[in-house]
Amino acid sequence: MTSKQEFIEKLRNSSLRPTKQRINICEVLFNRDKTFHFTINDLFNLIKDKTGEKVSLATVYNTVDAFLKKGYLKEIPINSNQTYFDTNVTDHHHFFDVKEEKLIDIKNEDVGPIEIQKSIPGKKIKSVEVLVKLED
Amino acid sequence: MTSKQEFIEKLRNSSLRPTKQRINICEVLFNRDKTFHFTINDLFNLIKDKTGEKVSLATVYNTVDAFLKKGYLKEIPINSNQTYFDTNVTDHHHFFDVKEEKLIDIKNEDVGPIEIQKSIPGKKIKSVEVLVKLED
DNA sequence: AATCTTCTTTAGAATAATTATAAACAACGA
DNA sequence: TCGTTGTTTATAATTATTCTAAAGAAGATT
Repeated sequence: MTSKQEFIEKLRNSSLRPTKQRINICEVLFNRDKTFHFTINDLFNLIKDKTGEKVSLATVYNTVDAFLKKGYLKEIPINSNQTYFDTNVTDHHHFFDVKEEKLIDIKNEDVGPIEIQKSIPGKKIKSVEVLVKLED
Repeated sequence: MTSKQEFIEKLRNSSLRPTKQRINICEVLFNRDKTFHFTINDLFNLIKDKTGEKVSLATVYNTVDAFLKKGYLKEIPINSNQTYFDTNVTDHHHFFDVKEEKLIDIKNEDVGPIEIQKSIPGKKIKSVEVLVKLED
């Protein structure tokens, strides 16, 4: 069980005051067993459903952005009309079921080490992400 | 030198009549030595510059979509406000220079084989793409 | 607790990419 | 050439995201 204190800590770490709205957002994002893949719209709707309180879209966008910058959320590189996020911020990869528009985590171990045998002068590698598209 | 005949063939294969506008689009897309990474907006502007003729945005979108479906172009999975495409339709991967918003090809050999040790019942793998984000 | 300052929320407007529409036009086959 | 069908285009519509500014809430100070 994730406690309200942890949410408040996460918020403070992200330079955000712990408000009712933001705690509701945390409740939906972080009070879970499994990793959570979502779009802003998913999140927006789930907040209403789970907490019974409405949080404005702008607040949802702002809070997600702050968590992203702080590293409490990850953006998933994928081409879609909407941006997908992930509560799993460890190194890992994804299946994307194109037909059902659904993401599935792939553990790092299930992909094995990826050695990039090419480098760009003056640049260093920030992340390596594998996207595996699925079809029927 | 890529010939107009090849463009016409590509268009016919994509169930598109070879019109002046579409041939201009092909000229910009396929008359090149190296791979070409672009957004619709890039392409739209280059057509004006290179051919001196304007093609409407709608036509650019429609033609790119048809080539995508036919496999003459690839969409690059990346999170950006705009969608990126690639004229290199062979299996390969990408660097993305986050700061400069620029894509660089990585040959398949420079990444090595990627073995996905996980499978989803009823689904098969359509593609495996690696995105390497670069920072300074 | 009262007050002040600063941050936050919110609805709605603004922006930007993409898709849809429907009228004028061009390619193709007879 | 003519008729059919596909195409182009400007513009409107849609959708995700960002911006704005006014009202409200949190935190610090007394």
